Amino acid sequence: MKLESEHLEILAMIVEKGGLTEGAAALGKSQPSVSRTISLLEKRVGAPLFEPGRRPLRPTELGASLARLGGRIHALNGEAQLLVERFRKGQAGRLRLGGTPIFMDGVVAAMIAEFQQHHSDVHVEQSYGYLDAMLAQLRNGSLDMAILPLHPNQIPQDMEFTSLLPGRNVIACRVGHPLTRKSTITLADIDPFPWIAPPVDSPLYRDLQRALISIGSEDFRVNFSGGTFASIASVLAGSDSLTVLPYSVVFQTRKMTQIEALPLKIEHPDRQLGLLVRRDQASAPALTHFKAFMAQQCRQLEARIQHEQQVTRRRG
Amino acid sequence: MKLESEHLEILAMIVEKGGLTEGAAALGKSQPSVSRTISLLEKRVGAPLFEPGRRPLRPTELGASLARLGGRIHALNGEAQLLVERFRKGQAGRLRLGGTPIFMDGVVAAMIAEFQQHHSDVHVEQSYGYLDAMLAQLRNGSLDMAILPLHPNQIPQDMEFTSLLPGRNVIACRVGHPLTRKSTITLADIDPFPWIAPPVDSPLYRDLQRALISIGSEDFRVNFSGGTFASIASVLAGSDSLTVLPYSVVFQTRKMTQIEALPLKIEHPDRQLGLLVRRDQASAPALTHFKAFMAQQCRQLEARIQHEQQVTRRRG
DNA sequence: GGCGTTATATCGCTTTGGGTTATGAAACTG
DNA sequence: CAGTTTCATAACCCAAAGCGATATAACGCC
Repeated sequence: MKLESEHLEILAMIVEKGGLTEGAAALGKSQPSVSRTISLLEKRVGAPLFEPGRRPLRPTELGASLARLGGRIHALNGEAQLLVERFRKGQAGRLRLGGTPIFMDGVVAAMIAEFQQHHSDVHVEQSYGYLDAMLAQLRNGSLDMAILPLHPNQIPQDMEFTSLLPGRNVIACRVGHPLTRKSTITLADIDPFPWIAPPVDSPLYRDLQRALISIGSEDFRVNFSGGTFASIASVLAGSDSLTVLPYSVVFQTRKMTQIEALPLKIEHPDRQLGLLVRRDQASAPALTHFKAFMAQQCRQLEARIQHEQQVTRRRG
Repeated sequence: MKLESEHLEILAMIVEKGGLTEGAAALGKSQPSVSRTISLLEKRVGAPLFEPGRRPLRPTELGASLARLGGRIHALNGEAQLLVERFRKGQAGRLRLGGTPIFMDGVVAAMIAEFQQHHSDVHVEQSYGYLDAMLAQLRNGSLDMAILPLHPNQIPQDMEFTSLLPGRNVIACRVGHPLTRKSTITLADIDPFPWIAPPVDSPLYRDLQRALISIGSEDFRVNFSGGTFASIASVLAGSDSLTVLPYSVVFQTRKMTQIEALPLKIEHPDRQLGLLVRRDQASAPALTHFKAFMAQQCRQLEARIQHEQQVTRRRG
């Protein structure tokens, strides 16, 4: 005969509170209800759980043992409820994020840290990739959200895209780079400097190609490639190399890295950096919160960028 | 909204088995039943527990977490059932035994050891006492069974008495005691030897008095008293002292202690050594088993005693 | 891409368990 | 010994869970 965990929990509460009436009150039930539950449980167990005919209700040895187990069950149940609560509030869960490497490292990671200040039990699993791979992962459920630059008409039907920042790229160099002292930069100025190339399969790499073509350079010398953002930033800061980076990355990390953007207009891709989520699970609470949080963070970032530019313009 | 532990257990089983159908089979329920249980649970949780539209049913992150908790609940429930099973078979529980010191130490303890070979999870709590104290403890529920010598008309209404052995006492001495070489023993023979007295409030002490009066000795010299059986046996074995002991004790411990009984008939009290149990909890399984076990052990002991006496008689 | 297989969801119906209030019985308290 | 408290029982009702039958959706296979 199967015992019900519910009954054991009720037993535990009664033993803990020391009486049917108090136990029932603690459980939010009426006294007859728990009384009957106990007698049913006793019938199933086949032995009395409380000493018969005693006023301060005292559990039998078996009753006490079962109550201990019931208490542990109750605790686990409570844990489950807590988990659900936290999950509903988006404070717990797992967030599997994938994104283009540079933007993840340069902008998103810092925001994740900030997010986890308020959602400490959200476990973030970060991975890197580009559009096709991440679409596949989003569809087969091994990824919850992709963070990447996307053109509006690239958004698939089954996905929801939240744009965060304009995908504006700039040519970046170390602070104090010779070119930064020039007020106008020509192709001839740029030509002597070697380039740091992002991974060849990345959008940034194509952006680099297009940018250089747009300013007239067909050929460019690459002296470093394949590194992640940390390596790129180090090489950039320690040499006179140039590279193409999203302006947001340059701006966000300008305190930590010794990198600035050249005041050179390059063709910027018509894309938005944003969040891609499968439409049918857009409602997962932690995801929703993270989306809202990222949107807000990026609005702030954008505002700071705007502000900075105005200041710079006024000064310059 | 309260989650039911039952539901979490079902969820756990489904996740473990990898599907509704198999889970239902493992739970001994129909598939529609568990399907509906899950959908109800999802409604209460407010979030999907399984990825929608996937053939090898795959739990959500939340679903998996809740399933883990459900599994632990299920394990505890199983423990509870096992406990009940063992309790019903009398293999688990607590047995609070009280008894007269000499008989508990000399006879019962060895039998408890034997009993626990087959009922390893029965926890025996032994205490010592005499009739009045033990009656009170039996009545207030702090003792499950008393083991003591009792006259048939001393049995209270609310108690059940199972007699084990006749309460025959003998005068005991060390093996090889001078008196054992005599074929007939007179009062004068006994007189020189000192006595070991049991506790003054014990039945045995009164038995000793009566025994000595019955053979004509009004006065006796006590050189040791107040000890438990182990001390008495040591002193007895290491001196020419005499004492009164239940024959069963002398017989049962004759291999371990160097004690034998004098072939001297003394007035034996009209009592039976037996088990006293409160009538209304005579059905506790471990108690029932212990009662039956003790009865059987004592029958065997009695038979061995009978056999020995016949052999002795034939030889003598 | 259509089709069969298999697994899941839904429906209607019945039974059980648990919820309630009202009330009776038992045991502690003064 | 009466009053108070606490537990057990009765009568009733509804929610949940059981079942079989059946619709629907995914997957794999040709």
